[in-house]
Amino acid sequence: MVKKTSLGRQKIKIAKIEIPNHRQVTFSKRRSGLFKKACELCTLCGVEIVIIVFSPAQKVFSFGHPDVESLVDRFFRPTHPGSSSGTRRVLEGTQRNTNVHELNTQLTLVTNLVDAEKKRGESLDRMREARLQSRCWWEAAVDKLKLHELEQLCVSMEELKKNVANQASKLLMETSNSIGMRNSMAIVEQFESKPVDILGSSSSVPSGFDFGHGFGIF
Amino acid sequence: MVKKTSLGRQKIKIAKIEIPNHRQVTFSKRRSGLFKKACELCTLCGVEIVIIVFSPAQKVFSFGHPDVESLVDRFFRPTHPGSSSGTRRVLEGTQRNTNVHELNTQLTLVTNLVDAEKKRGESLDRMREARLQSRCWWEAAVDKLKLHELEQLCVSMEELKKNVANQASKLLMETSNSIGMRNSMAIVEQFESKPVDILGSSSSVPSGFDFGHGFGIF
DNA sequence: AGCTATTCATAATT
DNA sequence: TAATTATGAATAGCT
Repeated sequence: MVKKTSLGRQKIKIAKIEIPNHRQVTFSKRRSGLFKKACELCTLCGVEIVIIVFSPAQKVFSFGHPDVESLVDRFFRPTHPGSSSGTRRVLEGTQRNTNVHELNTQLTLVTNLVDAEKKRGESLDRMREARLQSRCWWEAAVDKLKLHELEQLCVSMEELKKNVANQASKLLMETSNSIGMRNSMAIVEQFESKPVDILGSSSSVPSGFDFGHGFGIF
Repeated sequence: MVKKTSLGRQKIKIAKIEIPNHRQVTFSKRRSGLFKKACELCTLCGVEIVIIVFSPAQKVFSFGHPDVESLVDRFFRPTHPGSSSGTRRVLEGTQRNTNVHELNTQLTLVTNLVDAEKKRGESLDRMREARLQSRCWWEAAVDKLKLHELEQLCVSMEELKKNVANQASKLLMETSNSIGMRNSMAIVEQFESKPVDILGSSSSVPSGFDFGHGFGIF
């Protein structure tokens, strides 16, 4: 007999979750889901995205590719992109986070390593399976296929290495020369905004959604 | 008999979609998906969200609840609307500890993954080796050569990984005595860019994602 | 934080 | 372009 350990995902109504703890968990999960989706959209389609989220307690979460400030800047000043002094200030400030910066870079590198190792493992798996199926005279053919796979793998690993090198040098440039930084990953520290009672704390009473821009095909 | 009318959704790599038409379709679908998710997050958790998307052709799509402008305004001027010093304050607030802690956690996790994958690969290698010994010498030679190259790569990657680990622990020690902070997500993913020259725009030269703010439990 | 059963999103195809 | 469908991903409820 199979005992169900959980009911699994259940359908929910899209309405405010009243239980604070539950709401917090959902917020956390969905926020990361949202950022992940944004990330993927950036990569898949080569677009630039900013997301800013204010929690009811006025904590701020943001995602930005390539960075929040320049995009917001462009949004409000489409004719003078990237020329505001505000942007520059922000970017300079970001340099203080070199440590976090570096950790991020390293994390990226290691993540890539994982992917590479996984690919290698998978390739080896395929090879093994192929071999198990192979007998006598067609072993040669199978091995050729394998060789091809190996070469593929080598190529992608070489690319990986280049990417790593690129990122490293890029990072080096960024951190040793704060101005002119543009396409960078940047962890910006959080600001603690006061619990300003905005509009009589109406912040948790959503009433409308502003799908401001959005038209056409690209 | 059941004839499958389609393969259904297939797994895709998160890398730039090179076929323009395909990319456009994906962009359209995923953008609306993203906005829908944002919408739900607003409603479920009572948070406020802004999303701004720039397509490569600089078309702008935005989502905002309750509206884009006030949120962006608050983002840059958390304490005194109308003052331009807000930006600086944003950066001076500090979250580094948790960022570092979180990053280190992730780094550890991912490093373990590397090890696991590596071990798996090695065991597969050994199995493979055993099989190869019972076969033609030249096949074995070719395979060994490739294997050797792969191992070279792995060695250099291993060194890289150690570097990362060292830096991380060093960093942890440096920052572990700072002011208390919270969590943050900050995985920066690699971006594969290609010179898509649309309107001579340079927007397709991104290299990083900025998970700028993000912290805390509400 | 992890897990699993489900619902939901969406890649491929028509 | 829009609709369909079957698979891949996200996540609600629990631990």
